[in-house]
Amino acid sequence: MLTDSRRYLLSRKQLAESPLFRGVSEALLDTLMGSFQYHRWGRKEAPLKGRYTEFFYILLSGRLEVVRTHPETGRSVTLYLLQPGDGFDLITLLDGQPHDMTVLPDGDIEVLSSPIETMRQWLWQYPELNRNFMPYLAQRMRDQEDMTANIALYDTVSRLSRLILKHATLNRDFHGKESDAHKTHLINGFSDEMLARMIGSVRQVVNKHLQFWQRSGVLSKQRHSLEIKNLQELEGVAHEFLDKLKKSA
Amino acid sequence: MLTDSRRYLLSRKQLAESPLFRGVSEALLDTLMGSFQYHRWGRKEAPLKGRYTEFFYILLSGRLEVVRTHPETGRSVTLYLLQPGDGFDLITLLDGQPHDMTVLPDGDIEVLSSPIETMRQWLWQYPELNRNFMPYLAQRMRDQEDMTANIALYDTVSRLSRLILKHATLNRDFHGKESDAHKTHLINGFSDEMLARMIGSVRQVVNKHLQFWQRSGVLSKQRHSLEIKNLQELEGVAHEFLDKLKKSA
DNA sequence: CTTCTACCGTCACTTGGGTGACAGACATCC
DNA sequence: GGATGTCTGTCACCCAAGTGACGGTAGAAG
Repeated sequence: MLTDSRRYLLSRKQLAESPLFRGVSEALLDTLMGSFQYHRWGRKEAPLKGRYTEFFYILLSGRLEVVRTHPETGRSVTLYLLQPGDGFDLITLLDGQPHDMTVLPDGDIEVLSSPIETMRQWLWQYPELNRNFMPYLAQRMRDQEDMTANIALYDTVSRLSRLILKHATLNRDFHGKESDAHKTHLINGFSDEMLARMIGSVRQVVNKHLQFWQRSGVLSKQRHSLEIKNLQELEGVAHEFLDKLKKSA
Repeated sequence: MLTDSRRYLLSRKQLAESPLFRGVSEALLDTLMGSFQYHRWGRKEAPLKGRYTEFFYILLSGRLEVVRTHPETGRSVTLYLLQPGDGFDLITLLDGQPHDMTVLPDGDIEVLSSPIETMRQWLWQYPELNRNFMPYLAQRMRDQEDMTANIALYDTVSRLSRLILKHATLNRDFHGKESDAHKTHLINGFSDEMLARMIGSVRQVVNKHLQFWQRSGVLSKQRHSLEIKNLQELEGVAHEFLDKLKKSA
């Protein structure tokens, strides 16, 4: 009982911080909570438990990749990396059709679920929701476009350095610190494999680049974490390196 | 005068066929038309004339690529290929922010424009519009995801054959014919360069594959048009070819 | 404490496909 | 109807980056 009400309050608080529900009135928040259900999924059950044409999910804690996989080779790309507060599946929410993707939780996660039809009604009914939803959608589309353009036009080094830059910056913003060139930035919880999926490449290539940066003193890496010492130099150094290789060869 | 009213009626009819406005009431259609302005853009003026943060545009006739370009190398990828009835820029419509892209008209085009804020209001106010808009958005997102996954996971042959397949099929559906395996399918108006942009590759590579298909008798090509003789065999033949090459080498 | 599993570092090998270049064939525009 | 720009076919060159393989290491699980 106590536990349940604690969890309820926590969930409610987390919901209120989601980019999808930020700033909505207390009253509406209560209405929403009335139809959300709490779930906790282990590392390997998410793909089984989720029914993505029937429910809309909000990620409360943990991290979650939405990937697509090549049926023959088994290679995967990450379409979206969902953080707490993100919702899925947006596309099915919009058109009701099933969506070719695999949900790949990174560790244990907590979600709220609501019947997808209900969610759709809400978006309609409550302008406060719609106001958040539109820009949120736009951001997802931007990310996706960037992905396309990146893979099509840039090499793996650029893509990787940008990915790191992006997450380092996100992290900084998240902690509310000012931009400080000399501070080191931590990125936690990414395996080489995951980084590879996010830039549309493979583990070995990612590792090679990270190793080089490490040797150049731009970052240091341990299992599942990177410490970036010089954000600005990341991409620069990478290309310097390539140029040097060319000349020396 | 007469011309103007003819054009008005034509535009109105074209608008009514757009996936964004299909099935809306006559009354609403009149309201919309009241705020749309007609423009005709020449092959090279579109990027100059468009003010994509202030107006929302509906393509009436012609074709239009939305591309992103690498600033150094000058290579481009096509993010969206807009056909008559499509609207742009969706992303700016959703969040009001400028959008990194270039509009590249393929020949002369006709568009309707409306202040983007007005369009935004409409989507809100009229459920009939919203009902079309959501699935439309979803489709654009699906296309974009497919693009990402394709480039990241498949080789150029697969991507190209799928692109051709897709457009051949679209064409067929458009003309309302039943699926007929022995009928040839025409694809008009695509240069090798354009095909390359659409699969995130370059002209030379596209040409090489098309040549091979031509020699295999699967299709025949002339400047700006492809005639596909055997849809089903397209991808199959391509891979056969590659396998053969490997063995003979 | 030890077994198991997931990650990490590396390396040799291969190749798809991007680059640059050039000549010929079409269209289009004065 | 030449001239100009735009597409096409081709080819030689090269390298970024996938593949497969294997041994090491560090956490997790038992």
